[in-house]
Amino acid sequence: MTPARERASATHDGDGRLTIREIAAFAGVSTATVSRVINRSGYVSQATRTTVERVVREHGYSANRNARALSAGRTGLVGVTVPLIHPAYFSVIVAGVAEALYEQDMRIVLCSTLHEHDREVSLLERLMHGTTDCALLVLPEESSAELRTLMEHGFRFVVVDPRMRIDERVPTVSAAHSTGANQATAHLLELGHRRIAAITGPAGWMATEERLRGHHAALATAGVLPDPALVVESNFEVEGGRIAAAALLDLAEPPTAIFAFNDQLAIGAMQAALERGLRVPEALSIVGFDDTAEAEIVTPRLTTVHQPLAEIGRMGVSLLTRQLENQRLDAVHVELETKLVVRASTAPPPS
Amino acid sequence: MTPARERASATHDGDGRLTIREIAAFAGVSTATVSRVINRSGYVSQATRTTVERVVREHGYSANRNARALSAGRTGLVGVTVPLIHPAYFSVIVAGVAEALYEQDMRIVLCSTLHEHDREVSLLERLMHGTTDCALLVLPEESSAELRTLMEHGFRFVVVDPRMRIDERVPTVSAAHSTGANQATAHLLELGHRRIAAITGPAGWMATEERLRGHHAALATAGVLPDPALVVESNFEVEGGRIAAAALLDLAEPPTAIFAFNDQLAIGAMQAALERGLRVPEALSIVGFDDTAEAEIVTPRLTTVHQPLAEIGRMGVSLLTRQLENQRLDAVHVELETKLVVRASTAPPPS
DNA sequence: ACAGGATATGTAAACGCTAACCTACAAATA
DNA sequence: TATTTGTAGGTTAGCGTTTACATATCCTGT
Repeated sequence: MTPARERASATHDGDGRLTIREIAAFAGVSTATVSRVINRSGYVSQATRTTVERVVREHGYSANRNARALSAGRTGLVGVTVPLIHPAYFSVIVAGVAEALYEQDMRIVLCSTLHEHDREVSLLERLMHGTTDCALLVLPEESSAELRTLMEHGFRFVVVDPRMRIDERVPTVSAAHSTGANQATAHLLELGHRRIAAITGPAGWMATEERLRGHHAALATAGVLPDPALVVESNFEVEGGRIAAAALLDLAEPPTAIFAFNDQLAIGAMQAALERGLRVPEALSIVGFDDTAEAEIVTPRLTTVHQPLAEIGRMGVSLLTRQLENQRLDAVHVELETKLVVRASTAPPPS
Repeated sequence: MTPARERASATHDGDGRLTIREIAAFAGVSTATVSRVINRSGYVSQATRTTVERVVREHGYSANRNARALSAGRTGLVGVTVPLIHPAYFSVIVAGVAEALYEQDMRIVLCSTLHEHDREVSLLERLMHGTTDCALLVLPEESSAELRTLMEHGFRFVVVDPRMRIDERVPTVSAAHSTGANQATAHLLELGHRRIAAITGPAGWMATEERLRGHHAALATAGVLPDPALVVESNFEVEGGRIAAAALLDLAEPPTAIFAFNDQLAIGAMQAALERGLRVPEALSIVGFDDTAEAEIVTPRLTTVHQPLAEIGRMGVSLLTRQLENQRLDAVHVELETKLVVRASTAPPPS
């Protein structure tokens, strides 16, 4: 695929890569001019530019990223940390990020933290130490104080889906948790449900608190008194959802609907219902959150709140590049719209 | 334009990063010695090593990767290309790769090719041009000839799950497609099925051909004549599976079991059965392949052939590092074992 | 006719590190 | 004793770019 690259001239190359000097020689200009052409900086006459561009194209030259990084202090690499890679939630965000970065001709250096705080911190240290220009932290483990320290060191980064409430000055992207939750609960209320349980994520997480807020707001609007027994904390995993739902269904006065704070939990809840011979949605309505691919393939198909995950990733990149351009970007906090997707797991309560 | 680079005095800084020279000064040795210590190369006395290591630790120093890359010609970065990031199949492999690379203190530069051949080629060109030391290609788009060209240019890479049969000299990792398929079909035969359909992937793909081979071998062993009408080609996607299964079920003499060549197809087949009011597994048995997370959450839970995807990723890294160490590694072709996981989507045929 | 800005290009000094090459010495060997 | 060998550690030349600075030319307005 590489264009024919036989070297007629004296310059031999061990590895087969042309340098800017060779390109300059071929084009009959200095290396500075070549650099100016490929970086579109400074003054270059149209004629020279054309010549150089032709030579570059003919030889399939592209600058050595490391040399550029060393010299100019930018690498074209963006560090991305995620707790885990394979859950659909994260992989879709990463896909969005990768897509957006590709368009900017940047590359993504991916690291999974496995939810380990120390690992994330050391990772970030290293990433920022020359490997990458900036970073995108998905659901970061760091405390607000740690992030502030990083900022003060001049590290540029954006947080996607902050776990906790963090320093105002850190740009963030997240979904409209509260509104989304409100939509979900409102949907159940509209169907006529009054005993609506919630299976939440870990306490203290923004996603949990905000969704809870939306949930309660919807109940309040409908004049339904919230029952503390109907709110169970869990861990955003299938098994957690199963256990939480089991507990809820064994209540003396069980709920007729469950709002699970993500799809995994919702799927767990469906399993719990199945185990008890309760049909969904006839005997129990279930709503999830996220709208990952799983929501489409379970039976019945899951009603859930759609988060534009890929778009969230792309938006993160957008904030990042804006931050790199305008040295001082006022901290931006973007909240992306969610949308209720009604499928087959919700129905009016049994009469 | 330039990063803050006002290094007035030898001490603290704007940009925060210490150089090897400063560390050398602190430790009272030359930069070469520091380099020898951190790279564990050449002779260094125990005393000196200890001192340097202490200084390094105290200042949290780590070498600028770009400078190292430029000077030593290695980057510690590995390019990884996948067709898409978010399908569970790929993201699990990537997770395995990331994990293994992390242990080697290398980083992963992730690129999705979106199944576009040109994109993959140009990507690879660039990656190999200094950004990364080597690459791991998952289900690559390239032809055998293109890969050979890359090899001849001295690029080091490993192919994970080759799409087509490729040059012998390229190291590859894949699952034991044929054996796995054999297990799946044998399982159905044991249950008593005789009309067993197969929904395959695209013709020409190794995964398709090999699985087909295993499938036919199992049929032959059981003395069942293969019926060409029962083999339908598809595309490894849910919708493709639905359509293919629909066609099969509308046959005059429909199958009593379907072996879908991946879980997505199997899920599509389950949907087709559901649409026709056929109960799985009572009226129709379905077996998948891959054992991605989806297999666990559909109803009924899917019997499928487990591929050790994360392990496949890790093995890819292992081959890669071995290749980097021994300059000339004989082409290795690793085939990882698959395992039939029997769940709830298979049963004896209706009598 | 000329100062001075706009344009165009070259020269060479970093960037931070590695590794080839050197020096120096002590222990082992002839 | 003379010579080799193994250790220890310093010096310094790149690695391939970018970019500050220097230089040269061409306009334009006075």
